[in-house]
This record gives sequence, C-alpha cells and structure tokens, in this order.
Amino acid sequence: MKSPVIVWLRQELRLKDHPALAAAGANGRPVILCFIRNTATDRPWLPGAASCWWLHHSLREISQKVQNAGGKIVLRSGNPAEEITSIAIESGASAVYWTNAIEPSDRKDELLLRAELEKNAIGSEGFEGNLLFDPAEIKSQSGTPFRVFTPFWKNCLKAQASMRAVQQSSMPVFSQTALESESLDSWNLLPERPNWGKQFDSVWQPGEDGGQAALSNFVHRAPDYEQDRNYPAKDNTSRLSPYLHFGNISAAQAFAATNQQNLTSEGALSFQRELGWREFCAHLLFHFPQMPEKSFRPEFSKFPWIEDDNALADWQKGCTGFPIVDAGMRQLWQTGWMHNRVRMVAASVLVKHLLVHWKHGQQWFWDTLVDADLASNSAGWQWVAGCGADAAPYFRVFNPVLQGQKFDPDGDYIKQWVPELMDLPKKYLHTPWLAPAEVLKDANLEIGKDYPAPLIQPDAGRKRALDALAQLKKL
DNA sequence: TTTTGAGTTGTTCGA
DNA sequence: GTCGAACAACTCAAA
Repeated sequence: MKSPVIVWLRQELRLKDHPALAAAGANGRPVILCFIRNTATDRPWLPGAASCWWLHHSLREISQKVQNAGGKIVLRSGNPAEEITSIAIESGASAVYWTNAIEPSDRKDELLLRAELEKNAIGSEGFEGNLLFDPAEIKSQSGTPFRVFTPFWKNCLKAQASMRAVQQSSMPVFSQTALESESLDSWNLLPERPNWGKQFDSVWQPGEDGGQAALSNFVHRAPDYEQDRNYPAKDNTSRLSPYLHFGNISAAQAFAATNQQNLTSEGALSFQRELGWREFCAHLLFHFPQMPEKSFRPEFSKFPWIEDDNALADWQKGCTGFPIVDAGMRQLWQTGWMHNRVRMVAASVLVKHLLVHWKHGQQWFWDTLVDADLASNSAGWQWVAGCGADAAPYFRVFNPVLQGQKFDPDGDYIKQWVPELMDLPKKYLHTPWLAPAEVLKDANLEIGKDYPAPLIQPDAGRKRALDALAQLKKL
C-alpha cells in the first residue's frame, strides 16, 4: 500500500488544472485533501464576511466531489503548521504539497510548515497554480521588480512561452481515510442574524462548476467586453473575480479560454490585460509585503486624512447623495460585488472628496466583497488614493456626477439600486439636489428625507482634495 | 551611458 | 459643441 500524499488547500478550491493535486496523485498515490481554518490570533486579514460565505460554498462543493470519488476532505482549525504536521503523522503521509501563496502570512505559514515537516522527515513541496507566472521570476532589465503596469505586462506577454499552461490530469485516487475532520457547518461561515447574504444565492454559484459556467458564459460575451465593460448597466464584465480569488478556476484556464475563441478580438485581449492586473497586484504584494498596511509612497504618511465616522458610515450604507456611488455601494452590500467602473468612482469619492483614509475603504471592501483579494484590494485602493505603485496622478479626481452621466447615461444602473430615484427625470438623475421643487414633488422625493443631499459639492470636494495634495508636496 | 518618450480607467479651461 | 493643453513625479525601456 502506497503511503498517501497530503494536499493543503487554501485558495485553489478546484480539482482541475491543479498542479499540486496532480503531482500528489501521480503514479496512483492516494491523496488526502485538507483545509485549515486559520485561527492564529496574530494573523492579519482573516477572511471577511462575504469571503466566508463564498468559502463555505466552495468547500461544500469540493468536499462533495471528493466524497463522490470515495474520499473526504479533512477540515481542521488552528495553526496550519501544527495541524498539517499532525495530519501527516496520523496518516503516515510521505509528503505534503501545496500551491505557493502570495500573502505574507500565508508564505510565513509555508515556511513554518516546511520546518515542522522536516523535523519529522516528511517531504514537502510548493507548486505554482494560482498565477500565470511565478512572481519571483519576473524582473525588469535592471533586475528589480516592476512598479509600472505596462512594462510589466509587455514583459509577461513576451514571455508567454513560460506562462503556466493548463494541466490536464485525471482525477486522483483519494485516500479512504479515517482521519478526524471538523464539520463545515460548525465553522459558522454563513451569516445568520441578520442574514445579509440572502440575495447572494440568486446572483452567485460559488465553486468549480459555477466558475466553469461563468467562464464559458463570458467567452461568448468577450468580443464586446472592450466596449461594454465600462457601463455598469450593461453588466458585460466577466464576473470571474471571486472564482479566480478562490481558485475555483485558474488564471491559466481563463487565459486559455479567451485565447482559443477570440484570438484576434479586442475584447479578449482587453480581458487578458485584466488578468494581467491581477498578476501585477500579486507581483507587487510578493515583492512589497507591506503594501496592505502602508502607503507605497512614504510621504503619504503625512497626508491630512479626516477621521469622519459619519461620512464613512454614509458611504458604507450608500447614502452619500451621489447616485452612482450609492448605487454601487448598495450593489456591493446586497450582492457582495460591485462593477469595476463604479468601484473606482466610489473609492475616489471616499479618499478624495471625503478625505477618508484609504485603509477604511480597503477594510470595508475586504469585509463585503466576495472577491476580496489582499493583493488586488490593497493595490487598487492605493492606486485610487494616489499613493500606490503606478498610481493615478494626483490631479486625476473622478467627478461622481460626470462619471454617472458618462457611464450610466440612462440611469438604468442607478434606478436598479437606488429605487427611490425611480421617478426622477433623466436630467436630474445624477444631481437630484439640483432638481427644481416641482420636479422633486412629481417624483415623490424630498432631498434630505427620501434621499440625502450630497455630503460635499463635487467641485468643492475636488478643490479640497487638490489642496491637500498640494500641501503634501510642500512638505 | 545618457537621454527621451510613454505610461488603465480624468477633469477643466480656453480657444 | 469639440478639441488640445495642462495638470507631477517617477519608472522603465529603447534609442
């Protein structure tokens, strides 16, 4: 009887195109899958509430699949190094395999586990699988990590030959283990009181099957992606982000799928560029592990942020008085996701018009997004705030009214998520506070009662942000 | 080696 | 109404 190999799952909750799993199951070796709910108290960035929802359903799906194949997933809570070593000893495993992670605390866990396993003469190996490229391999000509996206992605495309390819492998043999496992339900990953996730079920199908379905659905829409992706009402983004974050599908699968079908389509190339941004953010976090905590540009530690709990709460609830922002924030709360264009506008309003520290926005998105990803979320917020790598120039301040008029010209998106504005004529949909009294009356709307007045006038907010940034330059 | 040009997602102003 | 320029500072690659 061959001794089993353990595969430690984290953010690669799939069975196909899984290099660590394929290697573990090679030559008919029995495989034990395990997932450790990390309860180490010194660990920052434990999964947020929406992430927990997705995690629950992904784990349930994969564990069902493994069960159907005659095995089971071992679920444990605690410190990964200790738990996995003890699982390995209990099961007589010859080795533990995993997929290399990017998050600093995950990488620390890998080192600790490797050391623990070595002490017990158990093998260990980390595999690629989450990204298209190994972030340690990509360097500019001067040998340093890239800090600008375009040269980074050019470099990646030039090196396409060394991009990780999709791996076809048959289902491994799963060990019929008697190892103890906690029950998924006992982890209480789903919301209860209140059950804010009740709309999630109708919007998402977490897991590998849902990911494959979303990918093939997107491939048909990809030709129009370039044109339509900026219009939230058209809803022609890929919606693959949570599947990619949890590894329900791999980035390599997504890249390959859009390559086959639409080799020459602008839309496919533009989508692959977005995969490139995911890759770039991971690259940044890998090389600059402080990114989630500290501004990339050190001078921003002196930025005159305003601690304004009321403004923050209004922003979180979708009550800023800017319809496009409020629509986005409510879409986020109700579905765990927000359209990319609207994310930029909502984020810009928080950090520029309201001068609230980007960390508060980062934290809220972390808790509410089903696709919350430490690398992308942190890099994105720093980009909007202007303190990140390859960040927006300081003078680039989104005007929430103009953005709404440009990208939701008929107000369909706004009306979907801010129904109290339903009867307002198109002319005032983006500026309800400017509507004449009789128009408001006809629309059954009282500003300040049915819908808030804007927290700050767009031009005043813009000026205040530019002044704050100018002040920073003088220091 | 040094210089030069270009760089995800914008807005405003003045011609 | 449309269009180009201006709005920094810095990274990277190519000339």
